[in-house]
Amino acid sequence: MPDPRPEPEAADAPRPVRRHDPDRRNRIIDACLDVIAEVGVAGVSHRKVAAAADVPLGSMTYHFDGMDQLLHEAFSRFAQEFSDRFRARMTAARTPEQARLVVAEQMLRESLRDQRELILTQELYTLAARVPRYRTITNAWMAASRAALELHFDPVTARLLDASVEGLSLHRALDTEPHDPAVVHAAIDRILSGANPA
Amino acid sequence: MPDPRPEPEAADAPRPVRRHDPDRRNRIIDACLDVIAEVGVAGVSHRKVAAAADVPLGSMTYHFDGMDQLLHEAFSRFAQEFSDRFRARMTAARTPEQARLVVAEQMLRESLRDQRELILTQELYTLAARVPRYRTITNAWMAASRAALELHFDPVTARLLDASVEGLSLHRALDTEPHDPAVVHAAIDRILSGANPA
Amino acid sequence: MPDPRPEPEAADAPRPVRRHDPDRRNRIIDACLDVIAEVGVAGVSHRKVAAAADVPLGSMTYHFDGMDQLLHEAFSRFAQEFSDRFRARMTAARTPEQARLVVAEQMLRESLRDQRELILTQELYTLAARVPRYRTITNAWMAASRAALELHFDPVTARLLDASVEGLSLHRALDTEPHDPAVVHAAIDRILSGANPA
Amino acid sequence: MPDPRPEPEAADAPRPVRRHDPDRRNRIIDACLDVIAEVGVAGVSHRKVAAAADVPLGSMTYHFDGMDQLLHEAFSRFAQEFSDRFRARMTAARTPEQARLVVAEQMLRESLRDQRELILTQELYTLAARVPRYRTITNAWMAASRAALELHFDPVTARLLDASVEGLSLHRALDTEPHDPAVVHAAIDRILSGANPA
DNA sequence: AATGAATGAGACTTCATTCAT
DNA sequence: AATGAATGAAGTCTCATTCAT
Repeated sequence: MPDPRPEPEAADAPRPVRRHDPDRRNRIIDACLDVIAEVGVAGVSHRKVAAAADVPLGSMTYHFDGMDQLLHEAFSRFAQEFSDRFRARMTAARTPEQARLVVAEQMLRESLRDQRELILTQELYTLAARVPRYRTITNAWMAASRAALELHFDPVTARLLDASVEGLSLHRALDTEPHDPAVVHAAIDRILSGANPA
Repeated sequence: MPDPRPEPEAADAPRPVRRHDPDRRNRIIDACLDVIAEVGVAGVSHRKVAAAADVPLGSMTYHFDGMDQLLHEAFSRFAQEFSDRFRARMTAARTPEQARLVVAEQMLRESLRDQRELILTQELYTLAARVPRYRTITNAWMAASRAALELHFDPVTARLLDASVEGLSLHRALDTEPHDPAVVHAAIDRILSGANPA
Repeated sequence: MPDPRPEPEAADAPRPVRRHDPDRRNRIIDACLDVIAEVGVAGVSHRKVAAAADVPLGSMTYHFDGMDQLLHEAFSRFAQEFSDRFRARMTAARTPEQARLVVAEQMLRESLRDQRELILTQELYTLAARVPRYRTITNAWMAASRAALELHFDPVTARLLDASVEGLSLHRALDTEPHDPAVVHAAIDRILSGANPA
Repeated sequence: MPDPRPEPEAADAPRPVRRHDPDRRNRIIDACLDVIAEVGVAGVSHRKVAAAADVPLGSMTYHFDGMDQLLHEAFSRFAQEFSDRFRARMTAARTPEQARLVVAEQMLRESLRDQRELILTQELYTLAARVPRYRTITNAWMAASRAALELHFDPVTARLLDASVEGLSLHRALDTEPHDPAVVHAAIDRILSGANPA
């Protein structure tokens, strides 16, 4: 029920700072990913994202129709950027041996940045497993990954490598004990052992 | 607008007082998993779980110190039951060929029950990726899976199969297009091609 | 999206006063009518009613599923109480002359209490004109009024008197100039001139 | 969840800049009445009126000092137009019998247009019952109605007919059961029975 | 031992209004 | 003259938790 339209009273507001900030929408999306990485999709709220992006709370529903739209855009951006970077690395690989190294690095995911991305990836997957709407994102992402791998490998091998990257890096992350990097190389060896020349 | 709250003059409900109900705690845990499968960890609340378990709201904080304890117990139970079932199936396999079939079925995850379990698995992984406390669950689960696989395969092969089950079944679930089951068999073939006899 | 379940921190809350107040629901309804009389249905809010009833804001949605339910109950009570009082007065009238006087008083509505009731009546009518759900209230109210009038007058006369009470008292209230009470008596005279003996 | 906000890369809408639009103010007033008829004064907002009038939100506070001014102008126009039409019909009536018919039609208010007008009338009355400022509108309206009736009837009769039109048409509208049109004619008969020749 | 009642915090959203253009 | 962008206030509602019973 709306405002009862109070009589205009003497306004002595403390000079509201009104910034012109054309990049604000982008900042909100980035802040949303930061907040998800920290507290998970389960912990995201308009308030937290607004604070992280340093924008007023009212900006949130001004720029986005709701948390769901924001989440969808944020994960779309995340998947797109991840895909682009992976494709760049695969494109930069000039020999089969270099391509192999890139794949192994994906499986190992050692850096802090990798940890953040692993969390965000899992959050996206969880959403996609439950909500079909998010599967357009995961579908595009997987297709892009395979396309990048097909620069160097045949389609079936690409698919197997992609799935193994997923499984191995995930299992490393979910374990409390360290994993031997040799396992990663064994995985690649065996998958490539049956490959057709690309 | 709905009308769930009874009019004051109609407050003579039959009061099914169920004072001694030793299975109540278990029912809450099971209901919690149902609610997670439906609305995700992000959507769980004491109220929803209490309603799903047909238990008074006050029971929730009486039996559990908080949502976090409940989630941990629920996912522990889920992982344990899943592990037990997988071990039973691997134990029942009498030949390498039968073991292979069990692994392929895990990768395919076709049934509705599998869908539910896939969602719950993802929710747990997502929690574990962010919160170390949940990694004791995933660690134990993965160890149990590998132990079951080691009934038929050498340790490295077991680890690779386990990771491939993860990656392939997940990628199938997150795609909007159907996957060719032949890929699953190619994966197993290649991983086993380098295996030592168990 | 729910609470991310913060760790329990040291609570130094200032002793929340938790009153046992079994009549609270009724007080809210009465306060709601007061607020409507003051700022109209257009100006009602949970906050204002809670403040008027001196209850916490959270009580509002605890006791009522929403503003709409509260409005409906409030107007139901208002109509019921008004009806009861009118019937009592008509019952107390022992002669046709006394009944006539009661009707004239209804048309004149001079007191401050009458002003309040006139406002509430209009607010209810406005809601009922737009929302069918509220017409069960107005329907019952009009039926009760006519039944009370039929203690002394034939049905058609009762209906005409009822409508004239409505029209005359409303026009008096909406005018900026005073109305001559003689008009009220002329109205009754003419309507009764065609009446059958009750 | 809907998706009304355009993606950032799709922001090349055709921009129908309508800089000079002298009828815009009128359109806003008409749209305001439409919105009131639909959601009530309680539900009116600048946004809804702007959308209904197809004008930019910023136009609202540019053309009107606030919602209160807009409401006042809208109801003034509504009352004026209603009055004019009633006067025209009474003027067109050439015989007492024709005047009688016009009055009966007012009491019956059968058309959909009548329903809309009944709602708007009630909304105005409700405002006027609470806020003196709106009583200038109702006062002028009632005076005009009576003047039109006095083309055919003496002043007291005019006043009684006017009030009965109000009461009977309102009671018809607020009832859930149909009313017998004979009651309307009985009302007119009895009121006219005591009339002086005009 | 168990629970219904109650509450304050915080969730999302809509709103009137302002300001730079 | 006119308006798109932006924001703080306030709206409704859900929630975990506490307390008296």
